[in-house]
Amino acid sequence: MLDWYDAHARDLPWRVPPQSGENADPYRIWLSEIMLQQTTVVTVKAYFERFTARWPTVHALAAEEDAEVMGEWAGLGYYARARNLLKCARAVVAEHGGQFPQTEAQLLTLPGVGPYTAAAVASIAFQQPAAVMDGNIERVMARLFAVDDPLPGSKPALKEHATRLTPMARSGDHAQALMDLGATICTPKSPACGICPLMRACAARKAGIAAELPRKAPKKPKPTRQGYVYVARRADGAILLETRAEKGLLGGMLAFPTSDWSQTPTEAPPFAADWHDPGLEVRHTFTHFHLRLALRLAEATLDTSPQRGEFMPRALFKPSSLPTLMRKAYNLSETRDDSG
DNA sequence: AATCCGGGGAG
DNA sequence: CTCCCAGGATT
Repeated sequence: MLDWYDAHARDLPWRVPPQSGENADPYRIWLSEIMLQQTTVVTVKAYFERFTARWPTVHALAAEEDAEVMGEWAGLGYYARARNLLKCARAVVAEHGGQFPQTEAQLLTLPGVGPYTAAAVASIAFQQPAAVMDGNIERVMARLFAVDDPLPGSKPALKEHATRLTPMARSGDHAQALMDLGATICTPKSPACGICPLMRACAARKAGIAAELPRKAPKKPKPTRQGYVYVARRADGAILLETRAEKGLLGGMLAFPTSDWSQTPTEAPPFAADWHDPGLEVRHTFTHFHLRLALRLAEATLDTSPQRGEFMPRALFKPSSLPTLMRKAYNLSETRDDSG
């Protein structure tokens, strides 16, 4: 596995080439691993470049305003990660003297750092012999050992296999090799078994069932919720926005006011006005439900005082700092700004 | 153990 | 459109 990695390791912005003699920067490893939770490498790259250009060290990140970090994270999803990212950076500065702790157990105590991230940082940044488990490695183990039981029940067995295979030396490179393998060869669909370095050892390939593994428990259908989203513009171009509550969906993110989201939502405009119905709808799918928000538009005057949110001056408003659902609403409101 | 958290790409 | 992918916190 390590020989294959030395020859085929992907060139990634947070990665130090194998055998280069350089040490990985724990801050960059940690940041990349948080971003890579439930998120693909291709999506993470641009965000990682922007974050590290703007905040090169954990000290710089820890000292930043919440709204700035949340805005930079916008579009990446799972916004609890961004909230915990800041909490973690501040904990590292305040409680660890600005140095990331080096053991799996210590890393596990940090906000937003779970079993995957703790093992990844410990092994990749600190050369500790930790067994990393992510979706890619689960898939590789399921095939290598032909584990036929469905996820998530088979997780403990897969973890045991991965632990046994983890070497004492270069465990970080070993983990990155398995993740690269899962991303490029041992893929979810149509795995390229013919060029796989584990071809001869793979039990699933011998049984001809590689593409069928890992088996998964059936997923439950997503319900549809509905509601209203309110986009208000003032004569001077300012736009009405609010910061959502810390907990819950899109927590801590900039957003347009909305009604509740349910089967039978009730209108809940942020201020009394002649709200116009342009007959447009924002559609978005979250992890566990579909959402349809009917667009409502209004012109505000300079003395309008909304019950929710604040008018943000046009010069300060960046659509890129909105989560995707709200960016869809903004784009929709822009498509018909010519007439009423 | 089950549920809550986005978003993007493939088909 | 409908899948499919991919960790951590909370309860």
